[in-house]
Amino acid sequence: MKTPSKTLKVLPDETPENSSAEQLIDALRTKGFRITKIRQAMIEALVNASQPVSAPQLLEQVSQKHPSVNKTTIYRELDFLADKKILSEIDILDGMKRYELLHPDHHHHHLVCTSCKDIQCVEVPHHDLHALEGKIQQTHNFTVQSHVLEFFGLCRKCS
Amino acid sequence: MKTPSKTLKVLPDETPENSSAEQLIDALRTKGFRITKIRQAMIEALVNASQPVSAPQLLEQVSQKHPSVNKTTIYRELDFLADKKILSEIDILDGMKRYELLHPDHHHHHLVCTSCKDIQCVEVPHHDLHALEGKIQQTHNFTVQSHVLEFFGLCRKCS
DNA sequence: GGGCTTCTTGCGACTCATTTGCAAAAGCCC
DNA sequence: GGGCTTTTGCAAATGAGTCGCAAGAAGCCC
Repeated sequence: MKTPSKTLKVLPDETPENSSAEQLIDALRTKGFRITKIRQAMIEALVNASQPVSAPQLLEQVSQKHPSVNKTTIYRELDFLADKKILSEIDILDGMKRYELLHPDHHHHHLVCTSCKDIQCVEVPHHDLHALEGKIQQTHNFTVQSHVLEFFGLCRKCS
Repeated sequence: MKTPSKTLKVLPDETPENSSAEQLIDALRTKGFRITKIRQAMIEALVNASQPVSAPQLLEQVSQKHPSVNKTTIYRELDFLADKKILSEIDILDGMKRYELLHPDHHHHHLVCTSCKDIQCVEVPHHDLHALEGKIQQTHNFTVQSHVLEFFGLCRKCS
């Protein structure tokens, strides 16, 4: 059941996660994309994920509510969501891509524990990298479009 | 041409590549590892490579001299050489690892052309990253052991 | 509610990098 | 040359990611 959006809103407290999933879903709906059960479940799973997730992980998670989901669907949906700038891909060098929600105003990097595979986020002062990219552009005649910067090491528990 | 380092050296001119391969091979032999034809061919191929190479590429190249090499051997040898710190792995996000000689005193990064897949090397001022790693160490309780920093974009020809 | 159009999904088969177990072959040392 | 150990080839398996196609659902109009 949904309350009208503009007029008074008497909803009980929502977790930030749920509202975020709903916001994303509404935005997609507004743009004319269909909201299917799988799409919804995937967005929720991604919103609730505490770490970047891989396609196989997502498949397993979505399978719990929708036992017949196919991995092809998961991959296609991940592509779709990445294309719509809802997800970003990250690579922790273990042979498969992972995905996390993309926060448009906040580009960050990761600390990957080589022992327990835990992934934390780090903010890296952006102007540093920007300056570097500018220099590269000039000295190497190379138009930088994006970069990958990840740190590997031991987290608190494993060190 | 190289001047004799200590005692007189009457070898004919060598390409830097060959001497580098020989040095690596000698070092391995000294440490007690066997020098097989495949190992030798792989080291030579890697020394002569102008860009980081993938296992399939290496397989093809080594196959020219040793038609019966098996891909398993290539993978095992790459692991061996990486373990011995002769090679470093790099990942340009195209689904397979690539390898290049590791120069112990010179850590560099790459400019990967997303159009033609050409890979250039860039030196990134090391103190910048070092300072950053130190900060991360403190603020995140994370022991940084290594990092990956690669730039993606368009090379001169493709831009 | 029904029907229509188009977007999504499931299925099955496939590609391709990488891995594994095992037995045969090749290095190296004496 | 003999023997011990490391490497290698082979064959089969694993696992992520992809493709084509036909069936199934969303959204929409009536």
